[in-house]
Amino acid sequence: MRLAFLGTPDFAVPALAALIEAGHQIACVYSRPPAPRGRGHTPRPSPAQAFAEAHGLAVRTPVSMRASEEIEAFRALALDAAVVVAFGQILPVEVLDAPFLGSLNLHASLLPRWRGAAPIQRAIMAGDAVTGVQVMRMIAGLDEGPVLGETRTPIGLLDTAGTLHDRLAPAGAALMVEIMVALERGAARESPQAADGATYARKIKAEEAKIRWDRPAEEVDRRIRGLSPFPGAWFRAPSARGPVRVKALLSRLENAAGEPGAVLDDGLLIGCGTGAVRVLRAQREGRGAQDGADFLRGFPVAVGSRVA
RNA sequence: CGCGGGGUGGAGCAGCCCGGUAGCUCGUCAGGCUCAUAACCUGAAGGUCACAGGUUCAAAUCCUGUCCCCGCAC
Repeated sequence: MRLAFLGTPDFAVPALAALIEAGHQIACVYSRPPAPRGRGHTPRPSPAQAFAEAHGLAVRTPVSMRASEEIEAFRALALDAAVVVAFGQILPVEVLDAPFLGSLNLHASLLPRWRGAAPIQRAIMAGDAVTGVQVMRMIAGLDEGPVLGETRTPIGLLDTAGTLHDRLAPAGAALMVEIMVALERGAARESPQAADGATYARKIKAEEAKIRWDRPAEEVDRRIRGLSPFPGAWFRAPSARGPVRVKALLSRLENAAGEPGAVLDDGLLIGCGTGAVRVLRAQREGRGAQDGADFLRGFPVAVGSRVA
């Protein structure tokens, strides 16, 4: 089919790649405009844009899809369908309805749970036992459209937003290709989302990344894994040169107890409000991520000391 | 030119401010101890101190430039 692909972050790339691989004609790739981000304030194109350009696809990066000339340009593409994957911009219905078969969205949760911006992270932070990817038809309401298909995956005790992302992105890509086949044949079935159980996955704020050791261990553990590797839940650890900011990238619940923030053994077991959490992978500022043993070799955290 | 940290034997770090021939934890190899072990003891191998210039009798350490990694902010 003749498609437009709208996507921005890494999550979108496998889907775009799969659609190309499946033989669809990508008339144009839309992505959010390159912004001065990263170190050095260098404007960098989004992963989706970079991938598209590397494959010689036409790319547009409008600041807003609401502009009338942008909508006209989109209509002029004469599309069979539009595929949206983590585009990062609300699309007006004029755009959604422009393609002959409408616009489909790949979303990383089991709707209506976790509508919105950060479904992968929120699912882990909430302690969900299962999540997945779904393809839905886009309508005016945010992530409220009928669902055409899904792939589920359990959330393990050692899953992080990163591992889950890496599982869901390819699963979603395959699902999207599958649905496109059905759509093309007129065999796609749509079922409305459940009326109950809607939750919203609001964007991750910087202050959420600060670990609060006075919270229950379950919550601390989920926060660590839900925010790993980005932005990374962090705490401060004492050192000879003063407190050092340390990101906890992976953790595990442990059957132990101690004062919140107290270091309970020589393996990064930290007491919480109730229970304790063992930090399995960490990264201090200026350094790379390391497993617990390697981290401790270069940065000893003494039993009985306290982190904050 | 947004702010800042870092590149030292296989891994993780110290040393750099106050130049003077490289240290620690771990791993590897050999031997020992032990019923046994990821434990313990002894010994060994392994490094052009990111790269290129400069200053100096002498540079991991001071100066200049380049490359790469990371944290914050965004």
